[in-house]
Amino acid sequence: MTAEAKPASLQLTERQEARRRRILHASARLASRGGFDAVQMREVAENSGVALGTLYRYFPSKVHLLVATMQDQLQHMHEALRKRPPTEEEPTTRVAQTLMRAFRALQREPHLADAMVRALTFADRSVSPEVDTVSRLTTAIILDAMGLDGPPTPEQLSAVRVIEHTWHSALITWLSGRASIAQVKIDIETVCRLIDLTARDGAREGADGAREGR
Amino acid sequence: MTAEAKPASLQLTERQEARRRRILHASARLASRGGFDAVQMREVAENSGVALGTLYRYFPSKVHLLVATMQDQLQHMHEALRKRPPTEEEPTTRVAQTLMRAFRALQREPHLADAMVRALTFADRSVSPEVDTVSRLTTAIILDAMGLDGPPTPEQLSAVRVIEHTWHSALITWLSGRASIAQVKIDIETVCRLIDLTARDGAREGADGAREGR
DNA sequence: CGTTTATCTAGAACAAGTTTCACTATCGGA
DNA sequence: TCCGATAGTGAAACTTGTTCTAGATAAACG
Repeated sequence: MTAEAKPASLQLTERQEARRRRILHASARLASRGGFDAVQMREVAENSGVALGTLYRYFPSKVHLLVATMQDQLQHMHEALRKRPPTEEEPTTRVAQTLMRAFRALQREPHLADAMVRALTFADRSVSPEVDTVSRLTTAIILDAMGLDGPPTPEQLSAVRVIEHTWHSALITWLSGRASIAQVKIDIETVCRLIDLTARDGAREGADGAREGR
Repeated sequence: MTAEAKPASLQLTERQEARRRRILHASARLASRGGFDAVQMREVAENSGVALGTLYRYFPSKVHLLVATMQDQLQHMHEALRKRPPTEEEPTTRVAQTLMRAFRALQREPHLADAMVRALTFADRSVSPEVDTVSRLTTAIILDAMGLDGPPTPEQLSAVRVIEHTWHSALITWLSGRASIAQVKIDIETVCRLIDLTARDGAREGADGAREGR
């Protein structure tokens, strides 16, 4: 894992944009078939009609490629969610509902999910910017689901971060067969209760305010 | 990633036990030096005075090896924590304190932490049993820190699961340089408040409700 | 247009995880 | 103690991610 070459100049020509699409498409297709291991760089190159060297110019490593694939998929999901926002009343349930919806979408392509999530957590520092983009996308989805009026408070951001942690990790335990779907649901619902807490705390004052010592 | 050969018969002879130790030791040493990538199977074999084939008989893949290494380290940490249990009063703070202590221990060997955690989250189904063992160990540590009287309620177990999720995921974001130590601390403290929630929900007033005061 | 430069291609080469094979050493039981 | 089964050794082979090289193409620009 060395990887540094820049992802091609910032302004892509039309042909280049098309190549990029073909690559991402091939990547997702192979991933859907057999997960992380089935995404083989030579095959991605071949399936997208591009030389191996070119593939590496666009995505400097397999992990980069799969994280980019995840960005792509998340973007789609974000749009889909925007079109049909959650129906629930309570922010807590809205978030839980949204995440479970996303989860069911992943369930439909478990191998693809496997490839993307494994890449995401396996990514080292050289992929940080890309992983960060994914993280921001996820955060945006959750914040959307919360349906806040104003900007989120720091407490709410913390809660969202923790929800995200739980989301990723729960996904992994499910993908590796160590947790059932029901279990994931419970975990999601459990962590979402943190939102209630921040809501309550945000309006705290009177009640049991003074906690947390030394 | 194929890996299946069983980890040698259940009853190890003395020499075998020694081999196993040497291997784990070499693994940890190499990991401490350069993280996941620095643990090269050929080198582990050489450094522990064992043939490559033998190494693979003991640990059917690099990930198996590193997860086993993590088991080992966790065991040590569990013992260390038993000897000096957390000093705080509140279960919530006790857990947070314990996890931050563990976290600081990992900070001392960031490369080793990197190797172990990356292996853990990268592990596929073939490593599930081993990963599960690690998970149980972690759960035990957290439950210990909570210092419960009786057996944990289902809600409490859910909270612990979520704390564990957060712990792993926060660790990853720190290891890949996307979150600061302070950030991790906040996340841990945030998720630990779930414990308050279960306590409040689980405890019907009277009995052990002498918390709030102080 | 013609030239200069960045991109792309084909394919070889390299690195590290994993497997295989032909032997040898060790161990547990008759 | 001797023997068959099991475990260990050493080295080569295989797989797949990654890098490198030389030549063909396409783009940018005067």
